[in-house]
Amino acid sequence: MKVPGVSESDFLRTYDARAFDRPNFSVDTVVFTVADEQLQVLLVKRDQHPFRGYFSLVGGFVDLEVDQDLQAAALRRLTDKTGVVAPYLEQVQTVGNQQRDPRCWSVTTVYFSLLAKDRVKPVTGTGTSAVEWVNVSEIGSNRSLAFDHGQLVSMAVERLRNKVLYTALPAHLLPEQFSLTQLQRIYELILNRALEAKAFRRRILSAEILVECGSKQQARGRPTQMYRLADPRYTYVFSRPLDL
Amino acid sequence: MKVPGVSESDFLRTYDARAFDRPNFSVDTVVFTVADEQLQVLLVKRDQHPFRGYFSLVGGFVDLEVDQDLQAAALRRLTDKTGVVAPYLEQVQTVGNQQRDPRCWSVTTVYFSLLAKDRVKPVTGTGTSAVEWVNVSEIGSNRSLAFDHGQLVSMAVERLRNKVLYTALPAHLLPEQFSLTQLQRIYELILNRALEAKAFRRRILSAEILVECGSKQQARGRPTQMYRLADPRYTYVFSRPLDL
DNA sequence: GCAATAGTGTCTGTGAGACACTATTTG
DNA sequence: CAAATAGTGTCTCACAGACACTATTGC
Repeated sequence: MKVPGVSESDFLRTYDARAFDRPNFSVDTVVFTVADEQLQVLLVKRDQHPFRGYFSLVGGFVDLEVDQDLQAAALRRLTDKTGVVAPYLEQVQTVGNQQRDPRCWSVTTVYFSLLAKDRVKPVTGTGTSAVEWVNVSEIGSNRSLAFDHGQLVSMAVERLRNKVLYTALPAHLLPEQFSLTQLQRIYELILNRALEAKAFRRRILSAEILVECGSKQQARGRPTQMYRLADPRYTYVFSRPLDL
Repeated sequence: MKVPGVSESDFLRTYDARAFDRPNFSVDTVVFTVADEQLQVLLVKRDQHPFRGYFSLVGGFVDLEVDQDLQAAALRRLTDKTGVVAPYLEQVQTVGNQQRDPRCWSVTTVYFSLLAKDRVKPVTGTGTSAVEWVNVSEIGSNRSLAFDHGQLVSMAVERLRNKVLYTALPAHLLPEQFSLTQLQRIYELILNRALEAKAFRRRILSAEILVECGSKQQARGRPTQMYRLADPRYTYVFSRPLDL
C-alpha cells in the first residue's frame, strides 16, 4: 500500500473510484404532515425489485452530476414527489449494514421534513408509481414497508417527538396562518397526550416567534386570534423542555 | 427503466452493484479526551495522497466483508488506533458533497467518542503513520486538517457542548474513579465558563448516576469523595438543561 | 494560626403545571 | 338563556444560579 514518489496530480489522474467495493448509498426522507387528526408520512409504491409493490420512503441514489450535496439530493427527490420546496428538512441519522438491502451492503442517510398538507400539489409525482399519505399509527401493523423503512420512520417519529418538547417545529405542519389552539392540537397529536392550554399559550407567546395576523370567526364560539411564524427559517429553542 | 416480468431472484442474481456511479463512502470518528486542561482530539497523519502529510480524523472506508454495520466500522478503526474498545460512541452527522474530496463525490458519517486518556495504550497504531492528540483550540489556527476534517471536528465539538448542557457525558472523559470537582472542571473546560459548585453538585448527585467509592487524599486540603458511574452504558438526561 | 481544597445552607428567580375563572360568539 | 370555543389570573412546585458559610487536611 506504499505510494512512493507519486505526485498528487498523477495520483488523482490514475485514481479509479470504482476500484474498491463500496456500499450502496442512498438518501431517504420521512415527510410528515397532519390530516384527519393523524400524523401521516408520504410513501411511494415501488415498481421495481427488490420489494416491488411495497411502499417505501421518498428517496433514492445520489446523482453525482446533479446533486451538489446530500441535502440537495434529498430535496430533489422530495420536490419531484410533492411539487414544493420543503420548508423544513433536517437530517436524522444514517443507517448502514449488510442486511437492510438484499442486493448488497447499503447505507442510507435519513432526513425528515414537515409539510402542511394544503401546500402539497395534488401529488402528481413524476414517476408512474403511486404516492400516498399513510397514518404513522398504521405502519408496522397494517402495512409493512420496503427494506427497513418501517424502522427509519420510527426513528424519525422519535426525533420529532423529542424535538417537539423544546421547539415550535409543529408550526410547519400547519397552514401559513393558524391559531394557538390548532397548534396545541398538533402538539397533542404528536405527543399523544393533552397539554394545559394556559401553560402552552404562555410558552409559545413568550418566545415571540409568532406575529398576529387578524382574527377568524369560528363555526361557533369566540373568534380566534390567528398567527403566522415571524421567521419560518428560524428554529427557536425553549430554555426548558416540556415535562415528559 | 422498466423491469417487466423478471423474478426477484433473477433480478438479484444479475444485479451489479458497481454498474452505477456512486459516491465514495467513509466513516470518521472525532475522539475526544482531556489532558493538560485542554480538550483534545485524536488525529492520524496521512501517508498517502490526497492530503499526504496532513492530519486527519480516525476513519476510513467500510470493509464490506468485515464490518457488520456503520458503528462497527467506526469502532474497528478506533480500536486499531487506540487499542481499546471505546466506551462511548455516538453518531453526529453525515456530510456529503462534490467538493470535500478532490477524487470524487464523497460521503462520510461522523461519529464522536469520549475516552479517558489513561485508558489509551501508548498509541501503538497498527499502521506506520503517526497518531497524535491535538488541542481542539489549535485546530483551524495552527493546524489545518485534511479534507474538511476541521469542519467535522467543529460539528462534533458543537454537539458535545450542547449535550453537556443536559447529560453527564463528560464523565467518560475521566478515569474510572473521579471527584465531583474533577468532573466540574471538565464541564467548565468544554463550556468554557465557570459553573457554580453547589448547583453543579446538587444536579449531578440528585441524578443518582454515581456511586461513592472511597475518598482520596489531596496534595493539600480536605480529602475528596471519589465516585464512579453506576452504569457507564446508560446516558442520563436531565429534566432541565443548564442555562446558556 | 494560614492556605488550600471540599462541601453545605439557604435565598432568589424562572418557567412549567394545575385549575378555576372570564370573554365572545351562535342559536 | 345554553353551548361552544377562546383566552386569563394566579397558585404551586421543581430546579438552576448566587453566594456566604462550614469542614478537613498540610504546613
